[in-house]
Amino acid sequence: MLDDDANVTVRAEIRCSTCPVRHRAVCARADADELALLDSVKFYKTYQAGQTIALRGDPLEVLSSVVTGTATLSQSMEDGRTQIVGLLLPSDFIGRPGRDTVAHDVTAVTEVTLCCFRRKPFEDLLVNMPHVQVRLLEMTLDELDAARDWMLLLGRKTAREKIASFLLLIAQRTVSNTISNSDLACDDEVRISLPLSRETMATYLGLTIETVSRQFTALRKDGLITLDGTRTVIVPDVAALSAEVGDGD
Amino acid sequence: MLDDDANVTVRAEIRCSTCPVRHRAVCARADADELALLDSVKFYKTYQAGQTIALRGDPLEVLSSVVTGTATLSQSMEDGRTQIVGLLLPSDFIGRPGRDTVAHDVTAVTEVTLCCFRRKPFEDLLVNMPHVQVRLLEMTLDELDAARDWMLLLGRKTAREKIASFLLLIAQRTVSNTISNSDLACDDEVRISLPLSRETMATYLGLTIETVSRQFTALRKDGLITLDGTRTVIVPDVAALSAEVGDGD
DNA sequence: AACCCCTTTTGACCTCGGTCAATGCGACGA
DNA sequence: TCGTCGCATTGACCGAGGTCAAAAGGGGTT
Repeated sequence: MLDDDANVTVRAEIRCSTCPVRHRAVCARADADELALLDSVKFYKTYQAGQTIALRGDPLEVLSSVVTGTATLSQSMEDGRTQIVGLLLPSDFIGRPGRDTVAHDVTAVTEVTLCCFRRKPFEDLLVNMPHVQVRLLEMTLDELDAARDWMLLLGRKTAREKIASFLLLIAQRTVSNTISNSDLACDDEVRISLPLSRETMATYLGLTIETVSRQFTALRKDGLITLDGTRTVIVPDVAALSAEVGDGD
Repeated sequence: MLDDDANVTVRAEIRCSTCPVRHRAVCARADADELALLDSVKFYKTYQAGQTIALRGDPLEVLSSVVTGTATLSQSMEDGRTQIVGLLLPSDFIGRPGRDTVAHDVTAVTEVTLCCFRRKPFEDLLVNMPHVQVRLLEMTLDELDAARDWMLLLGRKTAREKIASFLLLIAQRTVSNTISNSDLACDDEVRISLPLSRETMATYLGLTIETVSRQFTALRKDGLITLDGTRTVIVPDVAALSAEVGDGD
């Protein structure tokens, strides 16, 4: 895991105390001692948009947290059909203690900075970091719930419902990453800047790029969204868009 | 969680030492002390086919392992569209320590016997059962991988590929539940007895019952499977069926 | 054996989203 | 200012799988 390409930047200068994901990542509940342990062994890596971070089956040598940027977890078939099975946004964890190979392909979709730990040392430290251990289980359970919610989307939702769900998901995650008191309840318009291209969205939603594009157009014509360029979506009425999702999640 | 219906049987007579899932469930790696703790607080419940075991949003009071039978985890939309997001076969764990509500609907599809623990006492005991704790994380990670594999199936596979994948999944899980040295490599024919109706399969695969039925017919006409009644599938050539799956999982 | 109930299968038809191809639209370098 | 390159949009067409409806199996029970 984590290629040592020439164009992968390795840095180590950031202090945990000023880390943007300090209170949401795997270290969220770490106490001073635990944080000191982590701080002493961590190092940073930065990947450019489009770079492969790890491939399914690779030896899993490094675990990490996303600090900035967006990456994807994906699964492919022999003939090239691909499904994104997880979006990795800031604070998400990559890799699993106790596994020795990478389970899914990991790709940077924007520039991504990771806070990394070598797996073996991290696993050894883990027994002395109960708060990290608990947080890891909690995050894994959250991921499992998210994966299962996505299964409903992939198996049963229409293209329009998929797009609406996706926009609200990104809106929700963006809000909770900026304001700590999160709730997408504001009545006025919401600006969403999409971290994904149409193509990547399609791969995430189990659609084709053309269908994604057509649904964006349809939502725009129906007045549910406005586009500012191709990567910024303005939602004038969140409740109206939510009504397109089909469920109460 | 776990209704106290009149027709839910509660029993407590089985010893862990003779339990059919002793070496695969959450207790798989429990030592003698840990097992004694579990043994002293556990109790059994049996549900009839079709009964609801728990509903999304219910207070989560009981955690359990499936001992015998098959249950489903499912997620529904307002208009009734439903997706099964997890199959619960013997040894699978239901519920999560640290959560206080049920995340998905749980339904018995055959008669199901559960080995149950009240949540609070179980959580308290958990700190004294490191092997159980580790096993729980491991099982959760396995579930997450399985969920993500299923996302590829739901998002990208054709109906035929879905059916083939499902048959092989059941075959694999059946084998690993009977023989410990599991590998579906036997050249001769394999008999699969399906725990699910066509309808339930459809709900699991993101299809309709008609499509499931048609694909069974198609696979039969192509000589890839033989049916013995409606619930038993004979696979004369596992490799040939595997070729229909579309990937190397 | 006749009836009922429920699941499964089959048929006819339609629609949503995929496919293939052309066109549009910035951003960037010459 | 003009190409060009990559992404996005739009159009025309098609087909896998959904929908609706009817027929065909099984078990049970009387």
